[in-house]
Amino acid sequence: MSNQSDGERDGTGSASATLGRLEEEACCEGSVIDDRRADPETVANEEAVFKALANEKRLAVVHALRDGELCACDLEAVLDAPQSTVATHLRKLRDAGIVRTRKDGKWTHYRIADTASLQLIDLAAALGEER
Amino acid sequence: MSNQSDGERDGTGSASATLGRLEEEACCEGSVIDDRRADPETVANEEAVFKALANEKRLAVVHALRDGELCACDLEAVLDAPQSTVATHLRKLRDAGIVRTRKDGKWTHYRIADTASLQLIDLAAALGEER
DNA sequence: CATATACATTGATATAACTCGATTTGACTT
DNA sequence: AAGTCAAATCGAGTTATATCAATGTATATG
Repeated sequence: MSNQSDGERDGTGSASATLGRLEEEACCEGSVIDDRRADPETVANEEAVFKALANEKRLAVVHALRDGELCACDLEAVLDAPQSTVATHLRKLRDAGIVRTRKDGKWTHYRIADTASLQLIDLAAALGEER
Repeated sequence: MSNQSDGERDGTGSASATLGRLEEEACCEGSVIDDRRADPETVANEEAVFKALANEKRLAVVHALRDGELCACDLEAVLDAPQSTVATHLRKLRDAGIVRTRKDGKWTHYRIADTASLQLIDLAAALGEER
């Protein structure tokens, strides 16, 4: 999985190969670096998702919605936090695309937007407990 | 919040059905709430994992390690950030169990601890781009 | 239309996370 | 033992997040 162009590093070839073994084995040399950089946009997307889930209350919301939609006031009760606090968290989850809303008269019902979010959480739980 | 638990709280279904339609359809009633609460320890584990990944630089590290281990100085080059900054991020990833280290003389090589982390990131990327 | 309910938004404060120079530790080398 | 290099840790300044009372908005209902 790792490489293909190793064995010698340099690229524009020079005396470095000769020198490589004598003095010392430097670990960070060559330009492995450039090939290891991730696409910034991809990273930004990932970051947005992880940030949205990197919070106790918001995780509690997602867990609560596993078994079906709930209205904001239900979620208020689940989190046991003031209304404005809960509303703020819900908006973040919505902005991140984790949940969607359905308006029904004066109520707003929240549901999981994509089951991939649930897989994500399950994976995180598995990773989190082994340690 | 706070108001209507005094009406009745049901649970084993009783008169609620009768009452339900007359006055109004309250959306948040009954004790759905208690059944929707997640295990705090599980949530804490998940939170720790998500927090560790909710950062551009640390995500860049994980991406860089996809194709195999790298030493700290390589990662410094990948992130293009001062040594102490990089070291701080690496420690967080280590504390979260996302990466592991291998000491080799004066160098420290970092690698992904569990491929589940990579799945996690791929899922987040997929979730992140659809929006 | 006055009032109540259900949420959303604002703004001010508290808390946490990030950044990075400076210093320290540990592993070599001479 | 003194010097060097790779990393880790410390400490302080900066930035980002969280919290929540107060206020605003939309939708009922009397």
